Amino acid sequence: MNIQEVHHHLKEHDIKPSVQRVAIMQYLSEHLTHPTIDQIYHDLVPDMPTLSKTTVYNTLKLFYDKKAVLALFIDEKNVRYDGDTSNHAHFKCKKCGAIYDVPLEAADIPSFGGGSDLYPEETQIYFLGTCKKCIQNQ
Amino acid sequence: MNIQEVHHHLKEHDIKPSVQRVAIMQYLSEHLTHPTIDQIYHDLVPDMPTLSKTTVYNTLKLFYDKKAVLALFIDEKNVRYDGDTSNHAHFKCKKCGAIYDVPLEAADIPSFGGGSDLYPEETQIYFLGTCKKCIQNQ
DNA sequence: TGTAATTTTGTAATCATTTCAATTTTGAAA
DNA sequence: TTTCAAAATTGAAATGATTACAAAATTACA
Repeated sequence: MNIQEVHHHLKEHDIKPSVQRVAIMQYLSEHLTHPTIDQIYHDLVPDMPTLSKTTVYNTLKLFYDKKAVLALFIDEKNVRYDGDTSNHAHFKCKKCGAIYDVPLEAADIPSFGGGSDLYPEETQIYFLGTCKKCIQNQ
Repeated sequence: MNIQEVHHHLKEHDIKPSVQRVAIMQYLSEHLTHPTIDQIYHDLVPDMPTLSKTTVYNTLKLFYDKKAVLALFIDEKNVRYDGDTSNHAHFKCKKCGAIYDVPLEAADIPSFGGGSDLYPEETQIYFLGTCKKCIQNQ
């Protein structure tokens, strides 16, 4: 996304486009690698020397609350963020930790069977296993 | 599960039934509340004063590796453990943090669409939203 | 019984995340 | 343009879950 597109995307989600927020959202739109907070911070700080890691935390929490990004809990150590909010699942290799996108047909998304006392907003689908590289390296 | 059943269950998963392992697995079979490490430790330590929290960590890692329990990453703060390894999904209330079981028909489990380079062993399905109590309390 | 392998334990270290108060920036009103 | 309050950012310190590690205890078996 270019800067105008990022501004528009943020405004659509009720987020005021500060310099930091625009930079972080643009980064996410260009790095669909499910980065951690730390990766985002370390990649952005050379061009934004005053950036604080707390701001990265604050900003991604805001984006997630406003549903402008996905937060993935697939890894027990770090939360991963995904700028692609379309319907898809994720695969984590338990050996090397790599996270892959997994396409999902709309029909594959399970319907919520939890009864009327729970109001879901969000569905997360994770597959865990081993990737080809790690199987070959054994 | 009684002690014999726990022994049998552990052996089925290639786990040697030490006193600590039996106690932890029995606890999990009786508390299907998705407890954290801390909850398990604090509930068991009064009757096992020498129990170490490290042992609880080691043991649950072993159980998970041997697929004798489920590990849930639905909460970004703590890993939750589930002694019920049958097919079901989970719901987390974003307001109060409560975690509920969600029944799933086998037909509802999405088929893996990730291609032949990834070998899934495990599928996790999370719904996130708000529970009735929290909606009423607003 | 002796001995090696396995398991458990407790302490210390690590590291992601949160808290919080101070500073800076923004935006609207005068 | 200046003023001022609200919002956002910052950095340091605290928190808290998890891991590393080496010593002690237990187990299994020759």
